[in-house]
Amino acid sequence: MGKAARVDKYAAILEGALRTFAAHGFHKSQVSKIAKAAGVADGTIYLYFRRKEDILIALFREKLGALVAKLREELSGAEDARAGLRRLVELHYAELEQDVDLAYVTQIELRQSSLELRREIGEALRPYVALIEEVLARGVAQGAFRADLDLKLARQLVFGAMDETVTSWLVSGRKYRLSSMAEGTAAFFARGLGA
Amino acid sequence: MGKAARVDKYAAILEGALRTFAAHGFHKSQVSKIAKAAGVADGTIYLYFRRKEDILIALFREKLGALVAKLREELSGAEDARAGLRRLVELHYAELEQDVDLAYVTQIELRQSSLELRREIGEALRPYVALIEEVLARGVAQGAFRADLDLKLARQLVFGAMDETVTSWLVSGRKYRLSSMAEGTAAFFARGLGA
Amino acid sequence: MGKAARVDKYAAILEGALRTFAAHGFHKSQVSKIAKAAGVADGTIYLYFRRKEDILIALFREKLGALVAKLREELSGAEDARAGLRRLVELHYAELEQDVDLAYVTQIELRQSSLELRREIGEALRPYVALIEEVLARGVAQGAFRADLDLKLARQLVFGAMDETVTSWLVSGRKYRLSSMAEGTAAFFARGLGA
Amino acid sequence: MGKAARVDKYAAILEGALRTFAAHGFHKSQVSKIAKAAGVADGTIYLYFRRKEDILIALFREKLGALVAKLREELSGAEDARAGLRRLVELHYAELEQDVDLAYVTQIELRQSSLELRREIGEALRPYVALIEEVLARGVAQGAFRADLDLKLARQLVFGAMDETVTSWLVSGRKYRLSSMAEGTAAFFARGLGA
DNA sequence: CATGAATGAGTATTCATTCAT
DNA sequence: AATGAATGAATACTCATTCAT
Repeated sequence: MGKAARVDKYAAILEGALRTFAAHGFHKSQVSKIAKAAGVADGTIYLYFRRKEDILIALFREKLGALVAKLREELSGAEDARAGLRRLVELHYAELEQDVDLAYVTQIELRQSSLELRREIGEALRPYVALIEEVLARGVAQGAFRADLDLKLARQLVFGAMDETVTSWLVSGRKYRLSSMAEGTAAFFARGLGA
Repeated sequence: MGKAARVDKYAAILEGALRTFAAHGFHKSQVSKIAKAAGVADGTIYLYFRRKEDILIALFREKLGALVAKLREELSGAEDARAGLRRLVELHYAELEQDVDLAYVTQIELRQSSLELRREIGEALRPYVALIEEVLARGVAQGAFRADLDLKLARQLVFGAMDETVTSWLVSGRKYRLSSMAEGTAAFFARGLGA
Repeated sequence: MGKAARVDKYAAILEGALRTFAAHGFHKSQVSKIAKAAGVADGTIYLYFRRKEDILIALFREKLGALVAKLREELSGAEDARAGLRRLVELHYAELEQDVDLAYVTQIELRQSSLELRREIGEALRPYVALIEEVLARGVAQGAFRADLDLKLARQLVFGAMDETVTSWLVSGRKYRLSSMAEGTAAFFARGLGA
Repeated sequence: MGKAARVDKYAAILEGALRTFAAHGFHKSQVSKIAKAAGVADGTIYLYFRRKEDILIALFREKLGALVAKLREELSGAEDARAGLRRLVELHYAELEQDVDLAYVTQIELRQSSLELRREIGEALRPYVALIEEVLARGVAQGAFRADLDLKLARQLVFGAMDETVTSWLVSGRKYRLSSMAEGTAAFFARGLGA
């Protein structure tokens, strides 16, 4: 099989898994169900992933990587850390709002995992958390954010606040626009961190 | 069996479950293991709880209720909403820091539940969230917090920020004092919400 | 459940397993098939046996124990070691001829097991091998068998010869009477070992 | 591919299989593991063998054929059946002692097979059993062995006795020299069969 | 009320074999 | 002839829940 075919099948499995996880949840997504959704045989999945859980991790890593890349690109030219943080909130909300399957997997399914798996998830999350910290650090350097900021604590507060907002939106049944929360969130952060 | 005995066994099961969940996690805490820890027969548990998951919920409801009661008492006389919010953060962190078993169950085990269960958890969490919202509303009325505050969003941001801070502390291996984060967190909130 | 019921279910499982193993072989005897034959639920089997393989071992141990007990009783009064050895051969053949299911399990299924299991089988076989050796030793003491006999080798030769005879009879499709081989076998042993 | 190459690959697979079986046992010797040991692709094996089990049989047939050929040569000139039988025992033990891999495959792995496979093994074993019977028949003709010998039974006793001795040696961890058992074994046979 | 023996549904993973290239 | 990616059948065991005692 050529390299293209390999990539195709890998992608097809991820895609099938995302749809299956979002529809039935991780625990009720039998491997054979995922395989059917991906259009491959059960055994084929194990040529690309070692365990069922690895699909979940790969999915998360893939999507988060794309988000981080997009954010880095958008924020690269940004002089203003305050504007950068606002943009980060906007994109975080926008991405999850426009890909509800991903949102479910990220906010609901991914949390239901074993402690062992959670460590790997934490690992995968690191680039995003690092990005947040960079923005905060730049803001401190620019004098936009308080000089005595505990960066580690601040990034936790920022990430936790956004995360809860997304989960609440999902659990509410998505009765309102998540992106409409961006302005209030960003304003809260700007004041909370501001010099 | 008299009422006292009923209460005793109910409490014994909750106590046994808390120890078992904290030691082995929810999924690895078989009903028979909980029963042994509580000193009752397996079947007895089903005289007090309909499903295994209900023990988890009852546990959460019980502990959270106590926290809310304590907070209400402490905050009842508080004129100053800003000081009240600070006290809320302090107590939230202090309670979980001094009861690590509870912290594990709350932050790790409780999340590993099905969507259905999560709705019940949300339900149980409501009194606490309502309390936060009350404090915020009082702050707005006092002119301490911004008048144009979106109370619903604000309570999510506040709860999410604290929640993530607690989880990070746990996952880090509790290498630092959680309560030492209270001041920074409260300051962040005060500025973020301040008029 | 009373003690009698416990014993009944244990025995029922062994009985069901013997029939199932003999009919389909160990590997094709799914646990659920055994359970059905025994008239119990699948899970019940695991209240009495730790692993499927343990049923096989228990079965072998049980039957062999009975054979050894019977032999010991018969041979207890026997003054003559030569006659004792003949009786041992007769009973060995007679028992397996009259319980073909047991013969299949013993000669065919039991051999298909993992190395680990084979060790346990060897362990279970020890009382029988010890019995053979006792008879041989008595014969030497009586002067009926050669004084320079290597007892360990001799018991292997005796057991191996009988074992192969039984297996050949089974593989042949039981076209002749196994017990009709006893005289020739015993005569071979008597001469081979004789002083 | 030329005939020589065909033979080479066939031999390479047998060789790889022997090493793999001896190292991991038949059941843990995946086809892909054998293929790697033989230096061919998985699929290639199925150009030379119909089923995995056929490799085991071919291996046995090959090795046993060589033993039979060697024995026939050695015994061709032997006038004396008694000496011939002794030589047969010596070679049986010597061959398996000097090729432990073969011994494991023959005595342990080969037994772990299905009834169907065991029939094919019996088939493959036939030339060896026939050779034993020839030696016994010659002995009867020479007057060295009893005239009323049941040849079929006798060959089973002889083969079974040797077989068990080899297996016991293996299971014991090869703590002694197998060939040192040859004399005792041959003496036992000579007396047991003797006129 | 309490017990604990009995129940039986539910599934990830391996690996011999095939077949398109 | 050779390859190796793809296939898909096959199954022991756990454990939440029930119910006869």
